[in-house]
Amino acid sequence: MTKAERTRELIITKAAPLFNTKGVAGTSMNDILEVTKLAKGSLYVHFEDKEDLAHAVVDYHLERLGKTVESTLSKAASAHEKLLAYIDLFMDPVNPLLVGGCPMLNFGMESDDTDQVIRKKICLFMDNGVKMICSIIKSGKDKGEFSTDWDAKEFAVKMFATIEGGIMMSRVAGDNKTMKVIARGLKKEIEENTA
Amino acid sequence: MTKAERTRELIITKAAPLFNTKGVAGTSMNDILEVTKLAKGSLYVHFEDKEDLAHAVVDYHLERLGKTVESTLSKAASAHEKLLAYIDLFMDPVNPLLVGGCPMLNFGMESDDTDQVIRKKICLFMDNGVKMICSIIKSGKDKGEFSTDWDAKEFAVKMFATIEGGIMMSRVAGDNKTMKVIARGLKKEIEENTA
Amino acid sequence: MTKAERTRELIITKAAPLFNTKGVAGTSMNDILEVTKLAKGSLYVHFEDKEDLAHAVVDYHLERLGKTVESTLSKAASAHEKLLAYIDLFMDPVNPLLVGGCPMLNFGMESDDTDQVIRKKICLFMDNGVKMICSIIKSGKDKGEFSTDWDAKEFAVKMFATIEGGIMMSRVAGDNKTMKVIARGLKKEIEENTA
Amino acid sequence: MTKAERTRELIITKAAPLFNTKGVAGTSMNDILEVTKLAKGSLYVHFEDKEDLAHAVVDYHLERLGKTVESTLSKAASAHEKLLAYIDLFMDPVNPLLVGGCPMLNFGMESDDTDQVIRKKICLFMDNGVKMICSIIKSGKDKGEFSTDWDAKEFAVKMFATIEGGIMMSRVAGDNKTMKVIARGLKKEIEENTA
DNA sequence: TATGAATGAGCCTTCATTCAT
DNA sequence: TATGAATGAAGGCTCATTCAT
Repeated sequence: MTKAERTRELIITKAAPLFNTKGVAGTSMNDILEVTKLAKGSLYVHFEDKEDLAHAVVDYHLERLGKTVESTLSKAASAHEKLLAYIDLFMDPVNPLLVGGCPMLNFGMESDDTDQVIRKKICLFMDNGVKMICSIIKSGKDKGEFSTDWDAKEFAVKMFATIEGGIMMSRVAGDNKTMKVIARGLKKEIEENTA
Repeated sequence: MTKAERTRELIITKAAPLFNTKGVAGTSMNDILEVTKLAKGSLYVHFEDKEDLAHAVVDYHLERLGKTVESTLSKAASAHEKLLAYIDLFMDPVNPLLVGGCPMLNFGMESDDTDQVIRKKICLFMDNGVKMICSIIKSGKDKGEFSTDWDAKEFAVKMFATIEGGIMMSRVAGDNKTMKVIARGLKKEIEENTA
Repeated sequence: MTKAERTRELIITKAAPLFNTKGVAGTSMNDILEVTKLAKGSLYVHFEDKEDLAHAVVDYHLERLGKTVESTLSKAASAHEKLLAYIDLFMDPVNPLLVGGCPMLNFGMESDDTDQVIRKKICLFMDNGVKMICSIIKSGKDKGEFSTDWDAKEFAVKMFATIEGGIMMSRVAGDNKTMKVIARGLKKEIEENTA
Repeated sequence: MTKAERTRELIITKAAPLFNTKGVAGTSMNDILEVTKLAKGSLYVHFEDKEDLAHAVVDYHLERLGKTVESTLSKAASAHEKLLAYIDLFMDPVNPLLVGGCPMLNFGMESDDTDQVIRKKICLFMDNGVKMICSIIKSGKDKGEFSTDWDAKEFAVKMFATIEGGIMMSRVAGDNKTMKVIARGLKKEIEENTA
């Protein structure tokens, strides 16, 4: 890793919580200077402009989130356990995996009408997320864990949406009550389709 | 309605789509000047500062949303129909009721870490939304429309969260496919609990 | 006194301490609105503009100061007593006769390069002040209170300047020590010239 | 001297006459931009805000004044000559040492109720000024130039105050007549105490 | 005479960005 | 690669003032 790469990485990791907490528009390049303790011009050695940095930060967040999901699921023995583990990963929106909360919600809601590049990154990531849940269910069906007439696609979409909606509601409420109700409901539905 | 009230209303209604689309941080007072065609100082005759205006705009959005829901539901004959009508109301996130999309998602996600006043406004509004769905289900049970062992609270929370998550996903995707899958799933569950 | 005259008077008396404390440039028309509890336009019914009001306020201050001096001196029996009474009048700059301190210093120092009307008002007032002290000394000489070879003009100027300088120093210091030293010195010189 | 230091110095020296002439409240950052020919943001590279710049400007004025006094007095051979030289330094308030007049009067009278930092800077400077005069007299006594029963402290305070008051009066009058009377008086008193 | 909504110039300051070093 | 001084557009807001009511 060259020095340039290390500095670039430093900027991204320090900027990430800021962008995810205050939004892209709400975060100034100065805010980032402050937390990185870098000099004024240094940011522009590594990033073309604020937009460029914002895109890198979104990538970073999604990558971290993706890796966390992946590593968690890899530890689960069965498809059934994988689904439960996935849900548990998002059970505590008040103390979220990533400072500032779910980047799909944060960047998705800020960018939908303002930054098509970010919007598409998140869109792609969510597609993959749904597909992953889908394939877990399918593999569970193959292995005889789940009833074969369970609609994998529909449940995957619903589970994804419900968790995101639950995260939003819990963060706005400032407590996890909503998330708990939702987790219970999803898990019940999983059990109903478990052979 | 005095002249001042009319101007205040004008500012709010013109500013509302801007704030809901670009966010509070992403909207400048100049942007609002432009759409209202008012002079520089005039904004401050009616609002203390940008924050004050943002709060009024959030109130306006939530009020409009609330009234739309209310008037739609009032036209539905039964509890069963009310639930379906509620879902249908949010079926088209790409062409939303309010320009910019769902204000709960937009302002909720921007404010959760930055503006406690807005956060609380939305929290309260969502609480009421869930309670309303809850009471529709309960009255449906009373009238014999729904099976009595349906968990009203759980379904209300889940339905609310799922719709919000679905709106987010559809807006980020730029199409309503996700929302359709979700609507189908929710309606199926309603049918399963219809006597 | 008509209503208009009463309102005009109200504005002047309420604005006076503000101007004398924060200066003309440092006082806004809004500040004055606040203390008078009048409506926006009302100020301009009675005064052409801020400058016009400032001039009226300066007049008011000088008039009040003049009357206070006059009434104090009128109670003194002899020329000798008058001089001492005059000095005593300015012995407590920390708690001054007029809120904000000596208007000659305040408005004089602000206006000398910026407002010729105010400058001249104060110049005239100071001239009269010096002349008054001068004529007291002269009448004291006539009555045999003071030695006839005392230079009335020189002492009057010096006394006036020293008191003003002492006021400045005491206000900046935030205590009256300097003023006490000065008063003692002036009184000693008066005694030295008392027959 | 780095470039930053040079620019900082440039700003201070160009801003100094403006602040001393029109006051802090009466001088806008734009006024300073104009005389420095710098670009909008540049001021804030070197000063936190207007207040910060104002404080630097006050320091600059007092330093210049202090150095002028010092260098003038250092050229005087005796204590007696030093006192006369000091008085002569302030004999022409209409064409003052520093553009705008005496900074102690100008900033002192503006700040006494509004800016404690400036007030204290001036208070300290005046204290030192009085002390300096005091020590000149004392050393003059030691050397046998002045009569030993002359009250050094009292005269120092009086001389300082009288000169300041005289400056104020002369500037407001727009001519130096008052100052001349005062100088004559002070010098006479010095002679009376000269052995 | 009094009101207060409206005006637009101007306030201080921050913004993202550039560039000579 | 890193620096930090410099830029000027734009930020939110206040200013003195006007005018229809």
